[in-house]
Amino acid sequence: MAEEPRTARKRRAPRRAASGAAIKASAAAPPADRTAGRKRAPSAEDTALKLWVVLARAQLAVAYHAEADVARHGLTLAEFAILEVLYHRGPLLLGEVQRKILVSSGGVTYLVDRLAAKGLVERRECEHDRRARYAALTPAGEKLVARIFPEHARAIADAVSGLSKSEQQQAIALLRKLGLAASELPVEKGTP
Amino acid sequence: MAEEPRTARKRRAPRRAASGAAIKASAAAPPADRTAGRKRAPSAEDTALKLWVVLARAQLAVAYHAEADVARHGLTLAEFAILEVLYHRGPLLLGEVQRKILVSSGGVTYLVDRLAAKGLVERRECEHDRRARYAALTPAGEKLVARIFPEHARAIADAVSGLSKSEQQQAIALLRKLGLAASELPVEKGTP
DNA sequence: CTTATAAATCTCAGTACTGTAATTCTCAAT
DNA sequence: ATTGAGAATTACAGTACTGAGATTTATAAG
Repeated sequence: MAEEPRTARKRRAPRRAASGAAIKASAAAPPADRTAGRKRAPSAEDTALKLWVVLARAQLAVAYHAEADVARHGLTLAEFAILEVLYHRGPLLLGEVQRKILVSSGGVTYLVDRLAAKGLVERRECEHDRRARYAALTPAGEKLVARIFPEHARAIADAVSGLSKSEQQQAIALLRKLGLAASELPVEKGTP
Repeated sequence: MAEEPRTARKRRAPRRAASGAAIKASAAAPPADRTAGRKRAPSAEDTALKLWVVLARAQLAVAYHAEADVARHGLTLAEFAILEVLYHRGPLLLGEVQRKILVSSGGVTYLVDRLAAKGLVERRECEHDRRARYAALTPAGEKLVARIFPEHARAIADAVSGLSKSEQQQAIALLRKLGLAASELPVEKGTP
């Protein structure tokens, strides 16, 4: 996954380290406070930036473990996400898959192509709408997910075990609220 | 950024929608509970998976706004992160930049090359170690960051405004703890 | 000095996607 | 029937990186 010798079997996850997927969060240290000696209350922007940074870093750190787990079976997280959603919900239209796992339209095509090449997923036609196609697990795909999903769940549980169960529940509530609000928000575009 | 008509000036951020960067989090619905009628307490794995999903989605939703903001100036988040860290900390060795923004070694080279081509950053040699090089902002780079950083901070503050300030502080504490613990954790490798 | 090991950066082929445009089909309204 | 808007998928070129290895220089040990 990232510049690690292949011989290593256990290694620390990168902290602020050299490997792992790219983070795109700044290490935003708000500019040093010139009113030396006295502590100022953090501004709304300071708090928000801090939140953004720790959010990105936490996601990255957990993603690193999740990726490492699915990589053991030659899968990317996006591929695994497709397998898993088909496993838990049954056959879905490609568009539905796209919305569930949040990739681009081209992305689903590409991913389903690759999973089909591996024999894990197949396309089926939709009777009522000939534009649309279903993605469905093959027996081999079903068998694979049944085998690796529990391991994966354990890997994730491990990755987030720095938080107690009740802390995890608090975090879930906060992050759900945050994510929903941010998704609802209009995006500013334009090139000033 | 994602399958949106370029004419749109304001649009909702994708919720579980068609666009946005890829999420690699499953939409993990834990398998339906067969012990119908009675609610079972969620297992540790259920809670952990839920946390992972909302974490990934929240990060994605906020990243979407952050990306849209820096894209207005023709920058990626990784490029902006470099500009910003150099702005707030002064010239840094490439390796230091790499560790701060968490990209691969090839990534820093690539990113600094591009920022140099845009005239925003320059390489300087290191006197004590001739293997190493500094990255430093040019006057143009400095000027750019000074101008766009406050806007960016406001964009982020907006993106996370679904949470009150005290909720943001709670989230920061939880996410910091989560991120640090996950980074500390050894990564399981091997192909079973 | 010499050799070895390791650090810092760069090179470059490869990858996992994104985003635009094209294709095929549906549905509603003429 | 025809037309036209729009939905679902696919094609494909482009992008922003990653990761393994090469190169150059430093540091330590003999």
